[in-house]
Amino acid sequence: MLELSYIRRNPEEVITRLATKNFDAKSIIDEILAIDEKRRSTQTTLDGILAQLNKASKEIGDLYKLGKKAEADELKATTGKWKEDITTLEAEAKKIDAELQAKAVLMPNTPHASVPKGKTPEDNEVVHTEGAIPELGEKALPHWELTKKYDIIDFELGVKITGAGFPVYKGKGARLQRALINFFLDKALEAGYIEIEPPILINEDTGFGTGQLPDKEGQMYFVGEDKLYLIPTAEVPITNIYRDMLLDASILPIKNCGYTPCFRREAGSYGKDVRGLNRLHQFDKVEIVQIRMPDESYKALEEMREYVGGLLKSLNLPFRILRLCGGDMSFASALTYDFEVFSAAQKRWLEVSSVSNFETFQSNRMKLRYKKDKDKPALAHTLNGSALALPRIVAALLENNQTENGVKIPEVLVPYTKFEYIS
RNA sequence: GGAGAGAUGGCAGAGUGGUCGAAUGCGACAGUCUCGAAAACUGCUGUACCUUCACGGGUACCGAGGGUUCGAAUCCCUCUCUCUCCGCCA
Repeated sequence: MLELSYIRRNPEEVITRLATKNFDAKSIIDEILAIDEKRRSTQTTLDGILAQLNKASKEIGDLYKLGKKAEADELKATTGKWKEDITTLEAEAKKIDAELQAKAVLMPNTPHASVPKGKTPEDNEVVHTEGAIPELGEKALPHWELTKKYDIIDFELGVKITGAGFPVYKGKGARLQRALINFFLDKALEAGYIEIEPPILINEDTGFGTGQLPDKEGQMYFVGEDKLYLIPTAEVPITNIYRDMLLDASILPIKNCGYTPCFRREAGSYGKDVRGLNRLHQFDKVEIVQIRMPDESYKALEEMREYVGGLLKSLNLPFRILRLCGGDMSFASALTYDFEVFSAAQKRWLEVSSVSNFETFQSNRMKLRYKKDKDKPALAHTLNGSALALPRIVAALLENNQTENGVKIPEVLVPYTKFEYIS
């Protein structure tokens, strides 16, 4: 949620910047400013009447104490009309606040100046490419064939147990999952992230804090009986740890990492995109989250970008980094880098990480603030990134490293898998 | 699932319907003392919104939402959450 004070001071700037996200903000800003005007005048009037009432109440108390009952009763009789006004004005103020909130929540975050204009993924800007694309022979298999050949991931069995998009990992497949999770967590620890194991079910307030609710409700699994949602990413519970907090600046930056399963309904996405590991309803991911002072959040974003790139390099996967265009960015993000690895048998780029700076968009919803010395409390900046999401990494590892002797495990992972080949 | 207790400022913990934004202690901050520190002493110490060029002034907030009252942390109702005991259980 954008800060109202920012919209009020720079309406033109907000309109210009949101145009990059193909969002026409003109009319909604006019509405917001008009409601805000009304809100302030209502409150000024209301506060004035309340002040009068408070003053009279105090006098009545004093008069009773002095035994001047008649005078007190007389004064008491005059308060009736104020109370009526108070009731109406309070109801009005409440309605106005709700209207304002309802409008404010509809506005996406303003993109950073470096975000390219554009509507579709084709308009994303490739900012970095690294690693050689392997030459596979004629007989190269896509990962869904390899998983079957070596019996390491069973998609049909998942259908039996749960449904499509919930694979069962078996034997070396399961061990590879565990190895990757541990490898990613160890790397994050080395980079100074504190590990968190959060709940994977969240309540409504938490979903609102990071921006999943109310508009992306349909993307999350919902446990109706307890009104809880399954997390789509660890970002949600980890960032919300700091909801409604006033942090002392001395404890910033906060750097957290965490492994969780992630659950996504992926309503409405069918077709060849969903083959094999490309798109699942449940998958494993290690996430990194940072809480930063505003003046260093972009430095932190670059640091996270470096970090994620380093992970992919160590796994020897060819990858590219995209700066997402306005049209492809998420609602809440100000700047997002996507990481894509090349999956050599499918001959496709697969998104394995998304690293974003949300500036104050999430912290404003969450009331996540910091206080530096004697300064007034201010909203902190939140950032997060996948480091990394497993399934597509596994897809690329299987396809790119397939040999006649089986799939070769990257060197850095062998201490974790304790085997060198899947065969 | 059953029974009971509770929710107050950064933390701990008082609070009679009016002088309670709230005692007291701890912590934090500033000062005195000291070469410096500790101790001691003194002072100060919430957030949000409105208003003012500013100094300042006003309003709200004692889990949340309603109600009674001229006036509610205090009385009434509803809800949420936490804790303890019992049952069940990885």
